[in-house]
Amino acid sequence: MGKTAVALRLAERIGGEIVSADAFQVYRGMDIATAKPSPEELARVPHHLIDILDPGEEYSAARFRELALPLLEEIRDRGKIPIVVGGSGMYIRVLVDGIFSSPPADRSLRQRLREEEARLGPGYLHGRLGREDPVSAERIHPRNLKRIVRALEVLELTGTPISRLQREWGFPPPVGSEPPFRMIGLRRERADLYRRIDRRAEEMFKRGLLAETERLLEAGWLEAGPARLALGCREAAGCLRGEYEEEEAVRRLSAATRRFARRQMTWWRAERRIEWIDLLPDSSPEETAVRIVNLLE
RNA sequence: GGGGAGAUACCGAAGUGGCCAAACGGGGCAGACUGUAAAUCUGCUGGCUAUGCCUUCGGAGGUUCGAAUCCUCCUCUCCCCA
Repeated sequence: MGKTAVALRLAERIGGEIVSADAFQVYRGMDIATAKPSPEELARVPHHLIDILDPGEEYSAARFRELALPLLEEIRDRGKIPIVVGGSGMYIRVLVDGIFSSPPADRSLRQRLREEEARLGPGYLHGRLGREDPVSAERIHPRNLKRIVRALEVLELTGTPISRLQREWGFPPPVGSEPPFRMIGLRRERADLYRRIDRRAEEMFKRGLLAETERLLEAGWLEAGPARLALGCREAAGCLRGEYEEEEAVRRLSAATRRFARRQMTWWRAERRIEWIDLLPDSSPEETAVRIVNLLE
């Protein structure tokens, strides 16, 4: 979409600092795969929550909120305007609307639950959830193991059904009060967007995605860590393992990125608080930034 | 020139007389989303005046109550021999 460049111009114009709401730009050593701002860009305006973790460390929407909230305050105290930039719908939503407090992921518990499912047959865990937290079971599709496991995990760890915790938090929050923020969305025509995605996938490999991934691989970050899930890393890793050629990896990356972009659009379409800016193929980051400034006035 | 294999929906690929508008995968479209979210999951995907009808399985004929499936010819692709 071109968020990075636009955010940079916007920050320069209104005296802002950029807070990345990205689940993967937090990791060091994943520059190409996550399309991080370049060193020059990073130097032009203060950026936050980029390169703060090693690719094996846990990060999550809730953790993002914990880190971002105080940052936003600091930036305001400095007389600057925080500009939160990201594609992750859930991260933004959790930042803006909050999240019920609950224990973080418990790997071994999750693994145990998954083993039970494997042993006792598909549908077992959902059935159990149906008995212990019917409200959640109703909401979570029987095949969505990941979310079933999380619901059971919270239940075991807290003794309270996740659905109750969620309700008590009251998410989304009551309407009425004017939110202390504006939500701006950038939008492009599908064909334009897909062209850019295709080009970007190619670019990533040209810039050395394979070498970058190789380093992650050697450091052991791709075994089980979060980095393994990053677009670009996945495809590059498959290529390094010899599963397919680079050309195929580019194709896969494009397709995966298009799918990802669509999921994002689905998410944001439902977000009523967004003010949309439609971009043309030749819209420059400068003029887009100006349009946002005008919108904000 | 001779021999063999094949042509299926957007792509790949099953199907080899009725249960086939055609499995499955990819792609595409739409949706869900409360601590891995660049994740995970769901639905749809020939057309229509739609509990039915119409057009589709390289093309044209034919056999049959009935064909993507059998026969004939044609076109194209691939492989082997010359």
